[in-house]
Order: sequence, then C-alpha cells, then structure tokens
Amino acid sequence: MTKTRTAVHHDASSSSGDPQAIGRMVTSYDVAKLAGVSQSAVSRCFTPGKSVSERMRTKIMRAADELGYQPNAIARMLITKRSNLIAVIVSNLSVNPDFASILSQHMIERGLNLLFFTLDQDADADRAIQQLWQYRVDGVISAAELSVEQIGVLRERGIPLVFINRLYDVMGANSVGCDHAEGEGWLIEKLVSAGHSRFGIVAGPEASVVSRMRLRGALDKLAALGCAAPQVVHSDFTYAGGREAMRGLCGGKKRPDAIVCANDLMAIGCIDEARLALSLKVPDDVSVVGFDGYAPGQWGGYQLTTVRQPVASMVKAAVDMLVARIEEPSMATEKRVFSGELVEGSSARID
Amino acid sequence: MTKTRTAVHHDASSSSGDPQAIGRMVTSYDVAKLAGVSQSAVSRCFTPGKSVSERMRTKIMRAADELGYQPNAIARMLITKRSNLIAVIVSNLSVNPDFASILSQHMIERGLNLLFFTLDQDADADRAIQQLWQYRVDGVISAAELSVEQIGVLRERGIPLVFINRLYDVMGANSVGCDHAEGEGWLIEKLVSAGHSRFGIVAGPEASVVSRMRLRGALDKLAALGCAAPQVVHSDFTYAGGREAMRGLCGGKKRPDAIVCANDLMAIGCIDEARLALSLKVPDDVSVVGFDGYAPGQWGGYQLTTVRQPVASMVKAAVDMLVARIEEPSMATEKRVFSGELVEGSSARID
DNA sequence: TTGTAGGCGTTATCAC
DNA sequence: GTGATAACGCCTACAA
Repeated sequence: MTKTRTAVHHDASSSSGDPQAIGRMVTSYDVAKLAGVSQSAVSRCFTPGKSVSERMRTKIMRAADELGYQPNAIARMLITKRSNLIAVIVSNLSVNPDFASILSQHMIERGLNLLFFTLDQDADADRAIQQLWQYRVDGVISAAELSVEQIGVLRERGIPLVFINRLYDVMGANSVGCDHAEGEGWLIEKLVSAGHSRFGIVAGPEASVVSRMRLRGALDKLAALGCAAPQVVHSDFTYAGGREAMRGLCGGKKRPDAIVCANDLMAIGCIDEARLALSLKVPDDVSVVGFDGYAPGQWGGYQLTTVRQPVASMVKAAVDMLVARIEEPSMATEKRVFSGELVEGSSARID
Repeated sequence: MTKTRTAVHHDASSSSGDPQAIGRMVTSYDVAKLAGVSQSAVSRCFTPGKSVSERMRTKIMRAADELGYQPNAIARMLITKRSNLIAVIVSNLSVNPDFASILSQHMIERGLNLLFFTLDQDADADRAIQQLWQYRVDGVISAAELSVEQIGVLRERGIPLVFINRLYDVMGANSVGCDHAEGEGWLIEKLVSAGHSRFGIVAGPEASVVSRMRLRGALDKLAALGCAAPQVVHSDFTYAGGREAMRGLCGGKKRPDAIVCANDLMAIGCIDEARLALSLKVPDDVSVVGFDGYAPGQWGGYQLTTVRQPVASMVKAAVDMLVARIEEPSMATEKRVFSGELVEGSSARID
C-alpha cells in the first residue's frame, strides 16, 4: 500500500522508456530512477543550500540533463507556499514605458517573476486582486490606485503591498513616491523669481491623487510667495487634453504668462497649441513647464522645463521594500519619498 | 489510516476556530466542514460546468463567503495541468506602449493571466524560457526575437508559441505580423510619383529582422521603379540615432530629397535635425517618412507621413492563434500578415 | 549524507 | 447528484 505511488511511477517509465516520448512530464522520479537514487535526493540536488555529496550530484545532474528535467514550480509552490511571483498592477494611463523593463530587471536579479495586470475598467482591479490571490503571489506592486477596500483585502490575506507613485495614508499601504509638492514648488519659485505673475495651471483629472498633490504643491507655493490666485483647468493627462486646456486658458483677456502642467504630455500639448494655433512664442510670450521627465519632452523642439521623477530609484526602492516585507511580514508600514530633479529646459523663461 | 487527511483537517479547524486567524489558508475542506458537505462537493461547486444541486450550491457558497474562500490555483494547476498562464516576452526596445494593455485585455476576456518577461541582455531569453517552462505556462507570445534553438526547446516541450511582429521561417513558429515590405512600397511609390529622386534610407540595426524587411521592401520598390540606388545608413531605432543619421545623410554634396526611416522615432529625429540643426524645411526641402504609427508622430509639429501598424488587430489575432493551438496542439504552423494603413501626414511632399 | 513516508489543496474517477 | 479515494510533483521531517 505505501509503495503504490512509487510503483506507479516506475511502471510508467519502465514500460515505455523515455517519458517525454509519451507526452508525460519528466518528474524527479524519472531522474531518480535513471540515476539509481531516491527521489528526495533529486529534490535536494535542485534545492540551493541543501547538502548532497559530489558523487551523487554529478550522477543526478547527468540523468537530469539526459531527460531534460526541470523542477515543476507548481508542485514546489504548493508545498513551500512561496510562488516567487510578484503581481504588478498598472493602470492604462501609466506613462513611463521603461517602468516595466526596469522592474523586470530587478525581479530577475532576485529570482522573482512578474504576473502582470493592466487596469482598463474599474472592475478590473477586483478581478486582478482575485486572480493574484488565487495564484498565491508573494507580493504586489501597484502603480495604479486601489480602493481602501481593495487594500484591506490584501492586508487581511497577508499579501505585502507596495504602491509606487501613489502615496496613501491607509494602513498597510507601503509606498515609494516622488515629492510632487516639492517639485512643483521649485518650478513655481523659478517662474516667479523670473518675473512671471499670471499663472495658468493645467491639472489632471480631479480624481487623480497624483494630480491633486502636484496641484496642491503649486497652489501652496504661489500663495506663500504672495501671488495672485492662478487660473486652474482640469484635463486628462493627454496631448489633446493639453492643447485644449491651453486654448481655454488663453481665450480670455488676461492671457497667463506661465503655464504649469501636471504632466509633460499635457505640457507638450500646450507648447504645440501655443506655437501652432495661437501663434505664441514659447518661452518668449508664454512659459510652459511640466512634470515627469517624459522622454519626448527633451526632444529638440520642446526642451521642456520640468521635474524628472527618479524612476529607477523608485522602482528599486519599491522592490527592496516589497522583498523586505515578504521576508519579514510584520515590518511597519513605510513611505519612501524621493526628490525629483529639476530639468531646466528652454520652454520657460527662467533667469 | 485512510482517514488521516480528513482527520487532520478537521482537527486543525475545530481546535482553533477560524483558520484565517491562525494564518492557515482557507481550503475547500474548511468550507466543506462548515457547510456540512464533502470536499468534492465544494470542488464541483467551484468548477464551471459541473452539476451541483441548487440547495447544495447556496449552502456551499454561503460558507465560502463567510470564510473568504477562493480556490487555490496552484493546487488546481498541479492536477489539471493547465495554468491559464501565458508568457509574454518583449525586448526592451519594444516601442508600442499600448501593446501590454491591449494584450492584457484580450487575456482577461479569456480568463488567462500574463507572466511577463523583458529581455535586456541576451542571457535573459534563456532564463525566460527556463522560467516559463517551470511555471508550466499554457503558451507563449513573443514580441522579441528568439534563436532557432530557443524556438526548438519550446517546440519539443509542446508549448505553443506565437510571434508577434517577427515573421520567421522556422518550424513551429506561428506568427502574426504586418506587411512591412508592402507598406514601405506604398511610401516609396508616393514619394517617387511626387517627384522625389534622391533617396536616403535610415535603417535599423543590421541584426533586426523587422528593419531588414522594411529595408528590403523599400529597396525593391525603388529598383522596380527604376530609381537610383539610395544612400543607406544604419541606426538604432532611437530619436538620437535618427538625428545623427540625418546629419550623416545630409553632410554630402547631393543631399537627399526624401528620407525613409525604418521607424517613426528615427523619423522624428530626422525632422528635428533638419529643422533645428540643418535649417531645412520639412517637407519643402526634404520629405521624411517613418513606419509604425507612434503616437507622437501625429503631434502638431510633426504630422508624420507613415504606415500605421494595426496593433489591435495583430494582438487579437495573436491571442486567437495561441488559444487555438492550446486547445488543438496539432494545428499546422500558420502566419497571419496584416496590411498597415497609410497615414498621409504633412512631413512629406505627396501630391 | 541518504532513503522513507506523509503531506500541500485541488481535480478526477469511481462507486453509490 | 454526492462522497470516498487516488493522483498531481514536489519538499521535509524523521529515521537509518
């Protein structure tokens, strides 16, 4: 009775030779049989940090190579309760194309794999959370906003979570981000001290946390410097949205002399609208600044004055933080805030 | 003896109440016990297409909700040998930012999840293949080039593979792509019939299959129309590379009157170099065309004449093709080639 | 160091 | 329709 399983395995492989030929997967039992050792020896051999004698190791490895054996991660996950899988959630608006690539590299270095979720519709977030839970991911990195309930679900289930570029004041929501308010403050300061006085602000969607933080930073600094309240319009973070917003801001009598955009893409739209439709010179007639460090903003025609987010640092910090929580789940919630880097382009009149 | 497992389960949950409280995962046994039914009943209840009586279903679902039970996908994978995981491989050069998002949506519709691999270094491809095999993915979509050996490994292991935008003539390499030669042909035809005669071509890296196909299409069409051999330079698909290439092409005596670029990003670089550094008017002094349908190419300042790849169609076709192969592994190798769409912008002088 | 035996949580296969 | 029991492929005490 106790030998049933072993017998089955032996039968299967001895009755028809090469297991691959009959479409069965090569298991550690096949390797063990060929090498003439026990299955557990094979297992140890493929588990880093377990002691196996040199003789046995070579014998097993030879057999494994011959059969093309690779351990089945699924069976391993089931017993170790470690999937080495990290769920990465991004919203479709997500700007930075390097993001996935950088993240992927850091994961590779740590032997982690990346289960990818894109959020297009609102319902997608719930589905993503359900799926990543079913796959028993070791942790989650989110570049998308999640509801308090969704964060709560992850917390209850003990899945470590790190937000990237979404600073939340919610229990259990670790995050790494960029100091949006500080960055906007720098831009405003520069613009004011260069003599700008009529500000127009192109914010993002009202619901966007990032947009709100940037807007707040700009407004606070303007107030602190004693400037008149700026004209604020909300847009949608897109190029077309930027152009439209610019049209709106410059339609009135008192055209702004400085446009502060909540991201680079909209700033680019503003510049194009100014030059191509409004016949305004940038930065002579109007200064335009953005935020992000979007590559096209640095193309010859734009040379956007902006604040570059330290994406590489942020991503590395997020992975570090997540891994720390996976290894030590009781770690306290933490935020890491990086300063951006002021990029003085030529889209704004600054000293 | 035969009751050992059941006994263990019952002991664990009855001795300490709520299983979540002690960090154990909620299993189908917990639900079964609470609902007063067998574990198999719970399993059937969560398996679409299995018959369960209405009474039992409600009883089980109530218990499941109460405990927050979700089936463990890992255990399911182990027995069903279906992971519902699709590996997606992209190279870091990968241009189209929507790609991941579109792909993700199609996968969601089919209940598939996305295991994501980015290739930065050459060794990454082998690692990716090793990993995706260990996770027993159901299939692979690759937007990166793989070696014949790597394709062979997947074939041997019976993992369906579909290339996207990489047409290979290798056994077992299904693919969906865009007709690069046809598209370049359209561009060349338009340019020639508008009177252009001195062509400069900015190709991609020599190793790039896509670049080679586009270059071949352009050269063939030029030859067919009896044009003089164009000046060809190779670059790296980047903005900076495009600017540099433009400088090179226009440095000689006989400046080209039409620049054909292997992608939009380089074309944008060429336009900027022409306008900002060489003081040339586009398209009056020189026409520039690209290939891809990269969004910034349509910004006001560029309005690139180009061929837009039907990304959405291609991605959908790739997923369809892959799923078909997963369900019917013996299907013959297939290529699907989509025509691009000519975008007549204003970066080229065309009737 | 090596082998034995018992799970991990699910689906599949039978009897009933 | 329902319930017992055997896989799935591996890791891990524990005994040798």
